[in-house]
Amino acid sequence: MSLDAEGIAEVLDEIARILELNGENPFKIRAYHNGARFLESLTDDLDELIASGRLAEQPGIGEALADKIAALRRDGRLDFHEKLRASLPAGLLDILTIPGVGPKKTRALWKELGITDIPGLQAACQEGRVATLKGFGEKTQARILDGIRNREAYGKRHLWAAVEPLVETLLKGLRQLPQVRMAEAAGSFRRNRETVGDLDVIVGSDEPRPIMDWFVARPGIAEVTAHGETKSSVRVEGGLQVDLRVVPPAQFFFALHHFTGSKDHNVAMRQRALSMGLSMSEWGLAPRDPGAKPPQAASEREVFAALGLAWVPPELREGHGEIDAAEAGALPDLVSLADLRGAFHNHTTESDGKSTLEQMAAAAEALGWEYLSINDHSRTSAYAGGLEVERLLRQVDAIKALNASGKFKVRILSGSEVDILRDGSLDYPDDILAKLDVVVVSVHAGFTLDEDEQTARLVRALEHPLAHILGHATGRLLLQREPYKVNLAKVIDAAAANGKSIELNAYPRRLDLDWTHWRRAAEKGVLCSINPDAHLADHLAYVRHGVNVARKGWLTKGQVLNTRPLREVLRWLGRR
DNA sequence: GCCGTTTTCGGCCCGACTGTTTTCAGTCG
Repeated sequence: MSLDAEGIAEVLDEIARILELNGENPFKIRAYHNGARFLESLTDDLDELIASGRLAEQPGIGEALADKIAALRRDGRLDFHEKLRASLPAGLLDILTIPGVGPKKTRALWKELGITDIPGLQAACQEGRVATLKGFGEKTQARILDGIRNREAYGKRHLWAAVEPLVETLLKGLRQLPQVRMAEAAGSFRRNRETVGDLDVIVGSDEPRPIMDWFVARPGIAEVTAHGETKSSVRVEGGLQVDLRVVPPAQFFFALHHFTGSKDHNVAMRQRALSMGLSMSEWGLAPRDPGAKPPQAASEREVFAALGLAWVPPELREGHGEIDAAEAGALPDLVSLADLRGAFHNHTTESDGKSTLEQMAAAAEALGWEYLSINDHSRTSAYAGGLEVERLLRQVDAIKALNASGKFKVRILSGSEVDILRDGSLDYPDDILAKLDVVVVSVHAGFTLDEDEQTARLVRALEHPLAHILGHATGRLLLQREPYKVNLAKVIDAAAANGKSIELNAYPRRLDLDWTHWRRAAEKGVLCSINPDAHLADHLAYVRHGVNVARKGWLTKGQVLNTRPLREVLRWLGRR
């Protein structure tokens, strides 16, 4: 079985971890990690890159990695990888995931004590054997035990949307403290990643102590893991780790930039700084020439300006070419929430929604929208109250009547979220689909088809002349369910060729398609629809999360269908 | 393993913290 780009990236990461345990050259290890990051953010078709021989020309990919990637794509396995794997007990890689235990310590545990997995490590700690090892001690042993105990609860990431309320409360509280000059969230949260590992908060102040004391005494804190002058860390109930860093105001914007990351972005920035005779760190820019004056920054814009760059929005800082674009003045003018004039793909009490048609209409009107499309489930999704033809037609009439009543200014569009059946056909006959304003087509079953079958299924649905928008294209549920196997490059090509839109499902647990695919899709001419997939009137506001992801995918207003006024949308839908 | 206004070898981003140490290695972000 062949592997997709993400699967190959996982193998490269694992190779890197094994090389680490073997004490290999750290730069070689980084090359494998870089290769994995390249594959994860790949926007071109991998098969095309391999076939055309252009893979080895990609940044960070040389002949050796190109060969290995091609082999993994073709065979789904790699001799080199399997031999490496066989050289170590499998459990050692798990030990590596314990905080505070890296490759050197793991290797020492293995070679000195014969420990090869986590249960063995736990037992050795409890017997006090680990503390006797050179380089280890009582505290390390206790920390390892804690790490093992907390692995399940603390190891996992958190949905961006679940972290946001905490961020707001925390920043509000911090900004009210008299010692605080500035305070911002940084890290993956600020970069609008769909999930957040831990939360970084940066404060500018000359008086850190009272701020730290306030911070570690917040309600809802399960554990204080560090309490220092410049950094404190807590574990809040629910498992999220929050790190607070306090820096002098003059360093604030350098620190904010540094801790916003990403790592790849920072590496590229430091390389650029070096080429300009400057050394960059979280503390600022230090000239190589000791006589020169270090650049100052009274805003993050000035940090970039010091390196001859336009300000890069945080969500673009993933090392995906944003620095070249900033230098060339070619950064995109990103879509914003205020640009949206309506949304498609929303449910009501007719299927599995919890709000009525009128409640949905009222909520859309309160948001100032011009239109709202109702797309309840189709008949095959019986588990979700999918509508038989008769009930669907009654809903179409009810929507017509509501529009005619003049009760709301917002125009309600009638539609359906039509199941794409296993063979790629749609769940209603064409004469019924033709009566709808908006046909969203989605997969709700048959997740286990192989990649070729699943791809053909989606492509066939996109070729249907009455389909408008492909819903949640990969079916993933963040932190819960993996996407199904599908060749997205081909799906995107099919959408482009047939003039269809692909949805950016804004439901916080979906955010599907993923941000990494939108640049490619938009370049191919595919319009994005930022849809809430609302099952409750309040869920319409989820479009905010969709906008965050669209921005992260470099999308501009012009590339998003529901920024267009009603008249243009109706024309695009083919409804006069 | 990658890469080249220091080009085919010899570099490769930066700093803080922790615990174990007597000056620093390992880990992390």
